[in-house]
Amino acid sequence: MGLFSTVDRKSRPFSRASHEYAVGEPIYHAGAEGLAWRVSQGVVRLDTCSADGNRQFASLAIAGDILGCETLLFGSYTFAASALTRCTLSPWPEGEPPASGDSLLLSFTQAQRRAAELIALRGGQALDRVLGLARLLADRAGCVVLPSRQDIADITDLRFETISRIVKQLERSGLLLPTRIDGVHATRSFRLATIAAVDAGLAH
Amino acid sequence: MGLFSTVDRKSRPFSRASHEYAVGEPIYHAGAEGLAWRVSQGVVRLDTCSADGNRQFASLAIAGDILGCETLLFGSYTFAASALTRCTLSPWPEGEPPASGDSLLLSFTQAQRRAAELIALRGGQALDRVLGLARLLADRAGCVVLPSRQDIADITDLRFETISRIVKQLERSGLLLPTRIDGVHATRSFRLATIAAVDAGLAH
DNA sequence: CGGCCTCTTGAACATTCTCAAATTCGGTGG
DNA sequence: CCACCGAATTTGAGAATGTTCAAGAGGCCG
Repeated sequence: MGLFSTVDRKSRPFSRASHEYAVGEPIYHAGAEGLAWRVSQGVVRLDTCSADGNRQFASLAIAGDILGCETLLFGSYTFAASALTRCTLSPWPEGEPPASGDSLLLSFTQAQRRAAELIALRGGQALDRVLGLARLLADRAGCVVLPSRQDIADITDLRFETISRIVKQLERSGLLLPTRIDGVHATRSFRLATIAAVDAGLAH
Repeated sequence: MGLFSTVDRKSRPFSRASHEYAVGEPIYHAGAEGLAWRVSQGVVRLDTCSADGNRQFASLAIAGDILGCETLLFGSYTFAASALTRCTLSPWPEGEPPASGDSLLLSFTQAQRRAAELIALRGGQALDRVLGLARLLADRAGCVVLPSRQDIADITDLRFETISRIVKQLERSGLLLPTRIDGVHATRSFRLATIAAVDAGLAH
């Protein structure tokens, strides 16, 4: 599923420098040892790994979210992490021991809100789920690099064929404008139109 | 939707004693001020409240989980909380300021796992979702007090009619054994049979 | 250019939803 | 104790949404 760079990854999770991961690249496995991280850019997918090796989507971490902080308590990761888009992680907590528990508390409340958003992405009509995910991943300008159709399907609990149909439908309706972004797959980079812009387009 | 006791609830959230809530009773509203709590017994439902007053299921807190800890940072609750079953809450953190951030970190990782479980409850076949929720809520002996059909529907993103059909189907297949528990609705208290027990019953 | 993977599209099918109507449950008041 | 009421639950039949299986198109890399 993933692209592997030729760099030796094994030494990576123990360095204090920030790291970059390519699309689809595994970041760590469940049960492995390593640091906790903060997502600086991009989107990370977390999976629960059952005994028989099956992976099931568990959570999403986007810029600002904390990743794998359970290692600070248990010494190993609970979930498996992989890069849904190109992303960079930096070790957490930053610098010396945090002045207070407030930093942790802030991350906690942030994670709670993120979890509620993910719950919402698995409810309602298929179109709303995909649109919801696109909005969640869009930057302030509305630019989005979507994960693969299969990854979107795993997140929203739909099939990749359904995702494909709906992304195309959003394109045709003008809500998703195909926008070539740097070296990203043409089928995955978009700009989100505002509802107002779409209505104006239809009125024309 | 809820049953209200005659006790004045307004003074409650500011007392340091633990509190009990009846089925369906509101615990706090989004934006209100109050303490953080730990769930001692029962199940609490959290909802996001949109501007137009619509409530949408956001999360679940069961025995051991922390509730409303965002008040420690922001001074008010992010979500609305209500009791899905009879439940008791005790103020958190317990006693004096915690010795270390480890207590908070533990709650954090626990919340992460809970969130992953909730995500799983919104994927796959309807029957598996309902069964998954029943297993999540069951005690060690397999005794479960289910929330209302409508609440189960909100949690699993199904319709209450579907939930009703599936609970009946689980009853008929012998996976859910109607078991009268104290004063609980007869349609909501069950004992979960093990797969082995069900197979033995069918073989008979 | 060829191979491989992802994405797209179609048609039949399955599951779940919707709407409507009974029925049961629990509590209330006589 | 019994009749009654409102809320929750059950059940049915048809409709809608999403799935499945299959085939083809497109893009990326060596």
